[in-house]
Amino acid sequence: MTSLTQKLSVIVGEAFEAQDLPRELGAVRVSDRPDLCQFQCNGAMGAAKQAKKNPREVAQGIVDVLAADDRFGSVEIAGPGFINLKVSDSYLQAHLSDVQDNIRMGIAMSGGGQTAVLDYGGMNVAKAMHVGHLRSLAIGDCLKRMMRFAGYEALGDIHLGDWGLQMGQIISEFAIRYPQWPYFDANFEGEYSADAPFEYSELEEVYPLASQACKDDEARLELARVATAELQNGRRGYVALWRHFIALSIADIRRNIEPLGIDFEIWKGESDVNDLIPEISDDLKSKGVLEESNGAQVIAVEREGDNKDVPPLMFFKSNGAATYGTTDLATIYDRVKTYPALTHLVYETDIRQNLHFEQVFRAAERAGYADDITLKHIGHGTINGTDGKPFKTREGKAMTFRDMVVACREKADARLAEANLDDDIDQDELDDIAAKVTCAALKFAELSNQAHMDYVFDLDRMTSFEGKTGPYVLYQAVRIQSLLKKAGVDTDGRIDLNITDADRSLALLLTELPDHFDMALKHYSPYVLCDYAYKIAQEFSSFYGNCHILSEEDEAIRTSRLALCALTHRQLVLVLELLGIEVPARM
RNA sequence: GCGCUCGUAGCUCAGGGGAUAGAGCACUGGUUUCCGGAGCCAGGAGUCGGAGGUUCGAAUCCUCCCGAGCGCACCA
Repeated sequence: MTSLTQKLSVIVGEAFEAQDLPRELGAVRVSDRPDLCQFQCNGAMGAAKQAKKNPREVAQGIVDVLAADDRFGSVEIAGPGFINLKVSDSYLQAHLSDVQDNIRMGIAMSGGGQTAVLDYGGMNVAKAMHVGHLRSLAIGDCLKRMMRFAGYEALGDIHLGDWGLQMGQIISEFAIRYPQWPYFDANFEGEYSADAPFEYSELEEVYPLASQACKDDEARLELARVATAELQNGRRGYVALWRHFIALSIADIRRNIEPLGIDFEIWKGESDVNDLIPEISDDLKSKGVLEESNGAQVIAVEREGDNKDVPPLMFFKSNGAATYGTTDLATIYDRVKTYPALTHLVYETDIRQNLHFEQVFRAAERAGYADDITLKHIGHGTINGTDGKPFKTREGKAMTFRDMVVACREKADARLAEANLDDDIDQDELDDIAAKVTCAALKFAELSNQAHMDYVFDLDRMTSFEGKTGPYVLYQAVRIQSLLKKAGVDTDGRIDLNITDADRSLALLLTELPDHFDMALKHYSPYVLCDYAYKIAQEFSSFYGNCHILSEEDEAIRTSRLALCALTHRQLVLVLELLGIEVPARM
């Protein structure tokens, strides 16, 4: 099945065709003027332009065809040539009955048989997660959920930042702190401990110190460079120590993301492609793609018609070392080999990496590594504070991810304490509710903004139960649950609907789901789903506030309204699920 | 210098060729013998950064300008 606007577009398109006009002009969309009509088609004006005719006359020809169709309640011409449409209640009811019956509620399986790898999160070993990671995690996770629902085999890859100079910086810092450790004894031949001799907290603390020290002191930087090279050459002690870094970092990342319902299928890192680099290098050379430039080995990626300078991709630096361009290109090579059905490779990172990914994608194309694969970079902007500048703690430092979650949880706890929840909610359930409200507040605030834009992070606003927030949408979903429970009727199956004036706009809104889903997927835009979820919540709340359902005396209308509530709930839960937000049983 | 993004109500943001530019917050007023009032209903509030242009029609497309942010090979 398809969405209602798609069905209407076919009907109106056929009417255009009957007038020897292109059927695409029959595209129908939800009306901009709900006071006048439910749906509109603007094709008559375009057709008139092409045919040099009077647009109202063209529209009249279409209207004459459609007027007799009992799927429409009214068909009118307005203004310069708008075709204004209302569907008949019987047609609307029949459509929604199909939606009730359909487990996917009309959403198409557009990704069947295709594999997508999504690269998001951007976390690094030994580096504390900060607020910016919320963006990439929430968006990437949502895109994965959408693609999965569309039928893709969608895999999230953390692509951990576990390689490069930072690793040498940390190793050398530990070497200074604990020279007695066997990791630094080149002659040590025993087994290294399976457990790290330090805590994650120390690791996290060491990184910024080491990084700063290397900036301040050339000799210190040289130590880090040497350590990096030795690690990458497989020095036993360094590798063992480095493995501790990774294990502790992954444990910390899991602690941070699990409460938010975020996970990865692939836990590889930059280091995992290290062994592939020689063969890729040979391959690039044999293809004549790799060239020497100022002592470095690069891949030229500028193109004819470029309106800007696109620098070459740095493959080997002049000292022979790999860069993140090297590992990103090698990772494409690896993923394409690993997943034969791969069709989409999606990256969600800070938007400032846009040029880098353009270089990598062009290099992949030149090397022939990603033929017939869609390479897509979704960049996100900065999270700002209420002052409009990049979000910082009161002390002026970057806020850590866990502090942000804790702060949000505290707000959520406070809000819940103000509310009059049921008396029989015990502490475990309260914790569960608070966790879900926190997650909803954070993710909805994040995802309701367009990714490429900067946005203002305002805890008070996003945790509010009023306005366009996660908690408001959850609250409406919970009210429906409560209502359905009280009604105690089975509303899951196909139930004949009786649309009335009081519930028609909610019914119409529920026909829009596939359109919004398709739009969100096509443009990799979770905010479209947030908008729709909010509209459903609002429209339901209005309906709920304006007519009493359980006391409705007309049995057919009561049943119909309960079924509509059930369908509203199904849609809301589905959309929230796609956003990565869970609804508590009550709140 | 070249390029990218943004500029819409007091604030945060939708709308990206079509009708009277929409939401939320804030503000004002109304609303509860009844399904959860964390609700609902109503109201005021906008030279769509500016100037030209294309078009029957521009917040939307084009050009230029102004303002803000960001990026331009050996950090990732």
